[in-house]
Amino acid sequence: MATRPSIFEVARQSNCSIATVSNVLNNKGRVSKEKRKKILQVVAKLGYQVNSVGRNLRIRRTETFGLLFYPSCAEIFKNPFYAEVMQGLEAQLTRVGYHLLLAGYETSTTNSPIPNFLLSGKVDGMILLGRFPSEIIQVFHERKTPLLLLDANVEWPVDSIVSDGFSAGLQIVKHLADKGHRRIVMMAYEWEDYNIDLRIQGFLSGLQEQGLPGDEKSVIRHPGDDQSVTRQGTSHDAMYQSLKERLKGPNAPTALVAVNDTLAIDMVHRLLRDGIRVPEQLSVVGYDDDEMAQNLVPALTTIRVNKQELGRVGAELILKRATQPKTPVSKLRLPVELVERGSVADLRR
Amino acid sequence: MATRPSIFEVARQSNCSIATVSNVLNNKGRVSKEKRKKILQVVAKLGYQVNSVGRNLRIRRTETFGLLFYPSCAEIFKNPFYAEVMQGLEAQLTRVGYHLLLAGYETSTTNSPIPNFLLSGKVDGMILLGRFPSEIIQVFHERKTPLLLLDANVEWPVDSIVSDGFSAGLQIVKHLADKGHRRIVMMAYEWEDYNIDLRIQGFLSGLQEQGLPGDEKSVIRHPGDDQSVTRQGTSHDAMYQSLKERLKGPNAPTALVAVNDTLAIDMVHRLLRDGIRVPEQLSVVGYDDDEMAQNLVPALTTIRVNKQELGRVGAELILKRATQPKTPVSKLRLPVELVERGSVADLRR
DNA sequence: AGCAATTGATAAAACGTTTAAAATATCAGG
DNA sequence: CCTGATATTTTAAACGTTTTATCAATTGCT
Repeated sequence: MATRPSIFEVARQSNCSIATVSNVLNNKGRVSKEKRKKILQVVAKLGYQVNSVGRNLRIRRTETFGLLFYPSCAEIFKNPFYAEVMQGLEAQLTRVGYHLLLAGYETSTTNSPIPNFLLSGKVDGMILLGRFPSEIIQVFHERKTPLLLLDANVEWPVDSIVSDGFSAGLQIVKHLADKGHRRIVMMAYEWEDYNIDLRIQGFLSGLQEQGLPGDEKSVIRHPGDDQSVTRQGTSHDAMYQSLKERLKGPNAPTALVAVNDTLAIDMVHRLLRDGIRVPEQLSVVGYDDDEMAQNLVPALTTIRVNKQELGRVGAELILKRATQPKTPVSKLRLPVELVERGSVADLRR
Repeated sequence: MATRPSIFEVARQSNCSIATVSNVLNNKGRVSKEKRKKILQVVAKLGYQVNSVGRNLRIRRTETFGLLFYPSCAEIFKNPFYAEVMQGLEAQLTRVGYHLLLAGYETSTTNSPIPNFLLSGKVDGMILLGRFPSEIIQVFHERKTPLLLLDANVEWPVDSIVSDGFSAGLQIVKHLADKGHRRIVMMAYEWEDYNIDLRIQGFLSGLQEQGLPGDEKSVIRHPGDDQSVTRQGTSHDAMYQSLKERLKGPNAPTALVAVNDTLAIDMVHRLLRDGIRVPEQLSVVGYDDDEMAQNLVPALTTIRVNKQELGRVGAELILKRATQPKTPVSKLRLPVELVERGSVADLRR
């Protein structure tokens, strides 16, 4: 474990001062052709690499963001949606020399509600991934640290980016209406969540736009266990019961819009198991375009979210915020598109 | 964004030197009762938190490890197995004040085969997660940086921890033999992978131990697309064909041991689809105890790996390596247990 | 040639800590 | 009251950079 050469060693072997070496390395100041060449030679020979810690101390930035998961690493990691988001986020950040420091909220905050690495200045800002309670978001907001809500939003002026669930609602209803559907019902979790609300609003506006009947009864919601999305527990049961109830009536819906693919796929499985044919008896539309959506039989018509792009744009948002604090707050909605597969029936024929 | 108070400010308001403040904060040296009390008061009043960057520069450690994914973040994140491992790893590290810096191999290494944050001293060591090509592992090994192979192993003296696939093989075969099975076949990917080899060796030793016939024909392997585990592509097809071929013969196996749950579950689905009853006609055993294993019908008998523990112990390994470099290399196997569910038939009745 | 402007290089300070060594204060024993 | 021992505190260096201000050398212009 030979100790790495410092900038002093480079300067010594180049017969110049460390300031000149630094200038060459950072393309600043003015340095003569010969000196520059000599220095670069020595750098190459020694395999010199700048020491980030010294650098960070001086420039008062760490070029690192904290990535915080709620409630824990495992809960977030298990969701394949976030895997892609992470990929886009990480790729874009490393492209500009930034890094990600990782933590689950529950483990990183024993004394203070704020993770230790933020308090101790190891990061330049925080990226929040997951369904954080708004009290927690507030704590960060008050601290005035660069902050990004990724795939989430909140009423206060905090940078955020979500997929455009509103536009999705319009697109879905238009698609269904075009296929002759007139009685459409949506299904969503009862949780307080910006994305859910957005998608419901889009759905209801879509109904209005297409001149279809719609009221609070058009959305099936059930208070579930307020746990991770991966746990398809009692709330799915309850929602399915409501759906079946609805299907019995004389004005049974012909199409179901699920708030995400996990829910949609589970419902399709339950329907098929009960002998209700999809899409012939009930069409189903999802949201997210998870990998499983294609493998479902019938393949799921759903809303495609460019998850990597979500991460990529998120990265740019927080970079901007961290480097130019005066930038006005951005609340972005990433455009989405409907991808048509086999789970929607055409009623016009 | 008021600038945070430094140790100087604390010292000034406590009428003492920064050395004394530092001593109090780190419980070193000898400080009088009164001074200590006064200093702690000021610290509390100012909300002072040590600046990690300054500290890290001085102590020449960052108290951070790099967590490297291969090939990319998304590929690893998508695997729920790693989600739990990560959880255990992160929890244990934060418990002792350490952190994780994150990167996908493909994105973090554009010029050099070594990620930038390691070269620039942002981390004290590297944790490798995923099926890294051994050439890459070699590069790290030669660099003599603290290194941990998590859920992987290699011939060189590098700390590593895997689940005990060998013991698993013995347990599985014993379990099957106890239930009256005598013709057992295993199925695994063709990839070069330590875990796969270990599990196969355990399986073959198990056959021997139980006095059952076994040779190279007892293991169905197929060269698949050398891609992520989540992609159940052509290799599954080929392996299933081989299996069906084997089932036709007069000496058809009565039990199948799959190298992991993903493979096991996919095979069960294919078998059921073809009208072959599980476990009546063919018993199936998996490995990993993924979440899906319980939901399968029939529920999958498999090997339970304590994934969080895998991460936890891994954390301790690399901590030890980083703080006491002379420690002899550890190659650990985490004990596993067979969990009996419904996918193995009892042939004795 | 003399003066101003430009270019090239450097010294030194600063970033926020920890820690070894030095300095000072306190105390007990003769 | 002096001496040596011990307890407490401080000084100053070091960690590896970046950057400002300064200095020296070169060039352009009259």
